[in-house]
Order: sequence, then structure tokens, then C-alpha cells
Amino acid sequence: MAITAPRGTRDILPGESWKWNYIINTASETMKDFGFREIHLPIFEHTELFSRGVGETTDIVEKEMYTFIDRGERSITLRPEATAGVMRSAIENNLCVQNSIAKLWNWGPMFRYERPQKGRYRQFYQIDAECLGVQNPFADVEIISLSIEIFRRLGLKNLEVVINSVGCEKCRPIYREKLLNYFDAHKNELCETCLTRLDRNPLRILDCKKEACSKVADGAPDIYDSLCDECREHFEEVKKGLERLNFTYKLNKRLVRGLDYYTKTAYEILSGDLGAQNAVAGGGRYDNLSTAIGGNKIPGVGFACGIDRIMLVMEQQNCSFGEVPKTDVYVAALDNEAKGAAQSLTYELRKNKISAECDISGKSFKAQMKNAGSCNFACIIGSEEIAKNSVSVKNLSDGTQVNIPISEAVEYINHQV
RNA sequence: GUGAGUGUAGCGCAAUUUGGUUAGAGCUUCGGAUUGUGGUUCCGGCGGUUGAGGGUUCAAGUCCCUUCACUCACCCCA
Repeated sequence: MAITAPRGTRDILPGESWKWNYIINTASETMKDFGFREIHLPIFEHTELFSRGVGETTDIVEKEMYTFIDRGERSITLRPEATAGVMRSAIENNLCVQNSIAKLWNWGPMFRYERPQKGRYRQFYQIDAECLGVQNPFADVEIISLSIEIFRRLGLKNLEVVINSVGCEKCRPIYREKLLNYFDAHKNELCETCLTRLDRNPLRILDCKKEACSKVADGAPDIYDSLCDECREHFEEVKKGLERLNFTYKLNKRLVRGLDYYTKTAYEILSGDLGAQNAVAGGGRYDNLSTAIGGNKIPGVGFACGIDRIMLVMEQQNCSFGEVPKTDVYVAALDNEAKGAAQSLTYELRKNKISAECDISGKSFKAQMKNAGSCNFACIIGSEEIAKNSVSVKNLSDGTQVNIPISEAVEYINHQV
């Protein structure tokens, strides 16, 4: 049996790799316009970074990480998300000392052991941006507007921005306590998974999609009543900021992120064109992440968006991916004696940065011209032409053709393309 | 981890309700003819252990079991 790609992974084939480049280039330009700088991080990290950063009781850490012991007996994990690594790097390299701020972005593969389905893979790709060192709600607005702008430039339609505040280390425990009391009183109405959530992470019950649980959650205490003054004010400023930029958004007090490090702002950008996995981007503020992984206090806010999912939505909505890559010139040999001359001319063109191709597999002239169909020009050389030292250059879009000396071919085509 | 559906040529599909000769066309590819040197048309060739393994049967692409993969949903998230 031939070996196949592991479950949940996929190959980005030539037919779509140029679309990926378009998405990444668009993101890259937007990042630059927003003053974010690119950072490259390892794909694997010490397991502890995620167990302490993302949170011991999260689904990601409990059952979704690719963790293994390396030959030096270190516990290593393929990164399941980007934020913890960025924060680790910022601490380790002092990117955020003495009130300086760091605006960083990167893209690359992330790994989670899940059952694959539409828009969900075991190796998936994210574009990630983090703004570190700023407590101010303007930073939250900057991050949210950045993600929206990337999608706007890509031409995505019908997106929904949903925001919430999940409180901070001061007010969340109080809210948690209230929730605990409430859900404890409605224990018999909750589903099994929610019962386990009860003592581990009661906030997550709010997120449960089961009708019974959601009904119970409807009557649960409102998080906004529990927010401390600082969190409340922060949240108000974020909302004001979004309105100032004319963004429409929805509030969802049930929006709870699956990663423990989030504080205050949490948000998601949803698309109706994705099936069940409807989030194209998600993020928020994480003011306690740095201390959780052993650093000094560095506030932060950021987002990640799934490239695979952006791709799905763009295909669904027939968005433009820019220009399809195309070879300028096909150099066709009329007969076998001319194949060498064809390759020589092809190389001359390439040296002049004109994309060119010729047959390297011994195809007939007819077959060569078929391949030439996707190019702008065809150069046709036969052994007779070599003797005469000339070549026919045909413009494949209008059918016009000229005979010129081979030595002038590069210059002529350079003019045309 | 749970559930449902699917698996036949490189691709998308067919194979007569209820198992029955040598599993078929189309597109692609390759070759030939024709077209002024590609695109059109015609002819021909290559291409399959029916995902894999086992079972039932005189007979299995078709029925049963196991396994793998894909798809979608739960869960969770981007």
C-alpha cells in the first residue's frame, strides 16, 4: 500500500498554493499598514508552555495536543496555538520591557488532535497577531480593526463580529462563584459534560449548545453585573472604539473562549459559509498569560484566524485571489533536431527574468503547442529555422506572428510582455 | 472519544427494482488523420486486485464481519 498523508493533514497543491500566497500576502500588507512586525517562532515548544499558558483544564491541553518525549527526555508539544509562543518569545527576548510595546504577527501551522471535519484539520494554518505591553482598550480596538481590515481586503462578505467581556482575575472568581451556585441549584437539568464542567470551568456551561443547558443558562447570572469597575469601563471603551470606526458588532454574553488565559475582551468573527466550524477568527485580551508562564506582567491582546477557513469562505463566495500564475513564453520545437535550440532560447529568456518553458519530455510538436495554450507567447523553432538562425514568435492572444533572428528574440519578447 | 453517510480508471460517474458472462462510457492523457503551426472534428491506444482483509454462495462491485480512509455532524475551536 502506498503511504498516504496522516489523517487530518492535507497537501497544498499547485492548484491552490497561489491562492494561499494571496491570502498571506494580503495579510502581510495589512499587518505592515498597522505597524505589526513579523516574528518567526518554533513549531514545537516545551509542553509546559501550553499546559501552564493555555490552561491545564482546557480541552486543548487535556486531549488535543501532539505531545511526545524527545531523545533528551524533554516533553515537547507541537504548538496548538500561537499566542503562548509569542508571549514566551517576548519574555525571553525582552521585547516588552520598560513600557515598550511589541506588535507582532506570524503565520504557520498549528496542531491539534481532533476528528477532522469541514474547516477542521489536525494540522491547520493560522495568521496570528499580538499586541503586547498595552493595557489600554485602544489596543483591543486596534486588534479587532486589524482582523476586520484583513477580511475586508480579502473581500469576505457576511461576517459577524461578536464580542464579550469575560472579566479579570479580580471579578471573574466572584462571577464564577455566582454561576456555581446557580448551576448547582439546576444540576439535574444539565447534560453530562456540563456536570463535569461544573467544578472545572462553569463559564463553559454558558457556551453549551444543548437545548436543555442553554435553557438553564438563559436564567444564569449576567456576567455584566459582576464585572469590576475596571473591566466594565474597559469594555465600554472597546465598544465605543468599535463604534467610532463604524463597525457593527454583536454582544454575546455567552461567548466564552476555550483558552484559560483570556481576560476582559473576548471576540470572534463568524461566517455563515463555513458549516459547523463557523469561526474564521477569534481572540481577545490575556493580561495574565505572561505571569502564568513565569514572566513579568505583560498585558496583551491578539487574534488568530484560520487560513484554511478563510480559503473555504473565499471559494464559497467566489472571491478574487488576484492573478493566476502564468508562464509568459512557451518555446516549441518543430522537430527533434530543434529541441536543443529551444532549451537554449528558453534559458536565455529565463536569465532575463521572462518566465519561459520548453518541452523536456520529448513531446510532439502538436502536444507542445497544446501546453503553450496557457502562455502569452509561443516561440517556434524548427531545424530549418536554426539553419536560417531565425525564430517565429507568435502572440497567442491575437494570433499575430513575426519571424526574427534568434539573437533578437529576448529583446523583442521583453518589449512585448 | 461518539454518531451518520461514502469508498469502482488520473478526475467526476455507470453497472438493469431482488447477487449472474469478459466491470462500462465521458473528461484527461498518449498516438494517428484533418485543421496553414496549438484551440475544432474524427479514429485508435494506455489506463481497474471495484480501499484493504476475511466470510456467505455454484457465483460478490453488489450480501455479512473486520479494518483503513474520506465526508458531515456532536464535542471543541481558528
